[in-house]
Amino acid sequence: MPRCLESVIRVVPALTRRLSLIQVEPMFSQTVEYALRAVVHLAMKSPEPQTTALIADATKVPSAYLSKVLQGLKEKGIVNLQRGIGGGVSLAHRPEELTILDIVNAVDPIQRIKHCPLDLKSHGANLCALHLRMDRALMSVETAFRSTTLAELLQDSNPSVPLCDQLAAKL
Amino acid sequence: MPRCLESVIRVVPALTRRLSLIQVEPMFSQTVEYALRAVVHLAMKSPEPQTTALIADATKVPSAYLSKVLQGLKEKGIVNLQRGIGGGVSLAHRPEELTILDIVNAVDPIQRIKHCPLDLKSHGANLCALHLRMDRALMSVETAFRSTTLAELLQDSNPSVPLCDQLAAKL
DNA sequence: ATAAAAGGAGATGTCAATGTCCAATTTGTT
DNA sequence: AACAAATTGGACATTGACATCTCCTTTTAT
Repeated sequence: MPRCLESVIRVVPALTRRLSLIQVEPMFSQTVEYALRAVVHLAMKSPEPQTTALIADATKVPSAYLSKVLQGLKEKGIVNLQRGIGGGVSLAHRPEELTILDIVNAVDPIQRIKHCPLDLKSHGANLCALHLRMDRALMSVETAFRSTTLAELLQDSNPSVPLCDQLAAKL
Repeated sequence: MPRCLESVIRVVPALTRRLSLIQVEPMFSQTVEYALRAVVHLAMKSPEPQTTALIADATKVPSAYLSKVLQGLKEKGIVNLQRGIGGGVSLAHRPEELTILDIVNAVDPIQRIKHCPLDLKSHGANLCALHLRMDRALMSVETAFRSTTLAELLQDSNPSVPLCDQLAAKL
């Protein structure tokens, strides 16, 4: 390649890439979102097993990636995976026994702050004022998620929508 | 290459790379953590300006990266940056006027869930039961962070540690 | 004026999360 | 035993957050 072109080529990505200092990522990961959608869908269909393809279609999750997420849920004992004809995914517990927190912690555990992120000897088990507040926020999320079971999600007589529904009509 | 060796070679990277399905990332980004440390430190020293190097040293944040974070905080009007000899970083408001939420939203805004992530027409402004719970969790974090100002963090007569202290002795 | 002391801006590197694809394996049915 | 359905799991690609480095610009004390 001619030397004179190298700098040109190098500068191109800089023009296309928009570098923003503030971030726009959601607080919960995509993986958590996907896992919750899949499990809620399974709860709706419970106890009938569903194939990965069916769940992917119903919840609009990329099926190949959903497969990975489901493997993780299986390792944590949330779902059962059955190979072969007539197989598929099913809940390993009754919807009344699974909370949102169970699902979240299975794929992306909430990391409570147990000690100062700076590694200071000055406080052993004590959190400083800042990190104490941050940990309280984490605790409130934990509490909120622990307080709702899958069964309650389905019974919830919200505006009218069970999951992000309309799939009930589809299947 | 002999055919019999191909599978051997392909399997090697799988042994070295440990692929984990569950994630270990904290709920709050590093950038948020860094921004909060820096601002709390500034509040402790308020209203004296501090150089980026001093803050980096005191809060154990990589100085080059801290510089970026501080630029972001400046754009949001949280801090003032003063060039030249005797310059440095200072709070743009009094510690009583800044909440933890102000800092968090400046660098990594909390994204409340306003509509269904699946894009369903069946519910316009309505959140389904699942996403309503998730949004409530986000709301609880917002509330927790909005309830504490920087000044309150400093006054907090915790175990005894203002920030992750010990720096008071150092300067 | 000028030199020193700061921050500003952008390229670059690295790693993990996300997402896709394909071959291997398991299992029920015929 | 053979076949087909379905999961399993590894390889690979892409993206963005995190982090560093280097050169540039601004400010101000002297």
